[in-house]
Amino acid sequence: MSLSPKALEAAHLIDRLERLARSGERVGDLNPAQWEALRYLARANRFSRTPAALADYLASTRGTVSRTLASLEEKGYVARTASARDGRSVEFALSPEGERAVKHDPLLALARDIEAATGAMLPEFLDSLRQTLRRAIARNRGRAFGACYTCRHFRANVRPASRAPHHCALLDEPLSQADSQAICAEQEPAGA
Amino acid sequence: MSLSPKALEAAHLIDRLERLARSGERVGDLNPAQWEALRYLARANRFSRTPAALADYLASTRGTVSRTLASLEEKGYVARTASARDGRSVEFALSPEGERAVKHDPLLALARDIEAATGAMLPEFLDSLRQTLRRAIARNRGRAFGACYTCRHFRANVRPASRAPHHCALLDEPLSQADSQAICAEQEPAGA
DNA sequence: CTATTTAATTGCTACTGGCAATTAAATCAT
DNA sequence: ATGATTTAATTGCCAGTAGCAATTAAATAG
Repeated sequence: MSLSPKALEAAHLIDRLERLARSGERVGDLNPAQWEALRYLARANRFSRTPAALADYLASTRGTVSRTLASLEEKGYVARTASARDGRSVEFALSPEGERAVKHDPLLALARDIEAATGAMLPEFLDSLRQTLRRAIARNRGRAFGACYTCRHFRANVRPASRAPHHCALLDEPLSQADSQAICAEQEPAGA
Repeated sequence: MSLSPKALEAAHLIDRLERLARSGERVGDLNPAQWEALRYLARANRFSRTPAALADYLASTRGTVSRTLASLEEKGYVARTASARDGRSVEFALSPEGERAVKHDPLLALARDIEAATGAMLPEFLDSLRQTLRRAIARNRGRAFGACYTCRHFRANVRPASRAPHHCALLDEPLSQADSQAICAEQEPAGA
């Protein structure tokens, strides 16, 4: 065993930072769960904006997520469309109002604190967080939800000079530059 | 403005790490809020184990915290005593069962992930978190809840060779070595 | 082409968290 | 001193949430 006290303190600090951020999330008409869903939809590619993927991402249940999304839809932050690929599935996208809301995400305040506090250490700090999350996800047998272009199914520049130059070998779908930067429910780290 | 994308990603990762940790907190018969309260009581000194201090720490309300503590009490994890210093106030302490529970705190899994992921970078990682939290707290006008010995009211070794060698200049109370390591609701960073 | 799996939703229920009102004790002001 | 104000804690009330199980519908497997 022998756990370092510093590691334990770091865990406590993360817990507390998140709680502070959360307390700032009651400002608008969205609750923390709704903010997290909105954030996810803003960053996820078009294959990943489904209730099932969101439930995985949030380590929650589909029933709960279904209600969270219904609430966001009712408030006008997201719009629902039936999936073209799968008749059982629905896809969500941010409405203009949703786009506007994420620009005022309370989490931005935490990001600014991080930037100011870490200064030149930011890259190392970020890397430590990434490595930690990787382990935490592996421990929970969860999915990574990493950026598309870091995936082992990503094929770069298969169609140069096209609007969608990249390609996903798993879904067999063309990918735009924006797609490749978004997070994906199917992402599996390259070289793993 | 111009917020670094890395800072934003770091904020997202913290959010996600905490959520993963939280999902592990449904194992026993305690919910996340109850875990946080138990954790706090395990680390707070005897001046700080009150509902009001806990409400400040959690950035929550006294009504909510009152119920959380009642629930912990009912389940046998904490014991309540009337305050000797203030007739309106009550103090909580972990029961033996509570002590046993914190030894299996789900947050320990996150701490182990942090330790394994950061390796030699742990001190720098911890420092970045501390600095970030300091700013986040200042922004929220909250209290620091730092370790007693880092406080400007802390007087070290006023009574050497005593069981309580240190002293708090604010509360005018003797402090044991264990007291000085605990977190305190009144803590104000030295040299601030 | 039937059986199974998967996606999503919804009824139900227990619980949570916030607000406001209440009680009681401490502190403040004259 | 004593009346007014502040502070600590609790509780009734209520809206909202999360989890579970059941249901519907579509996709996939045998």
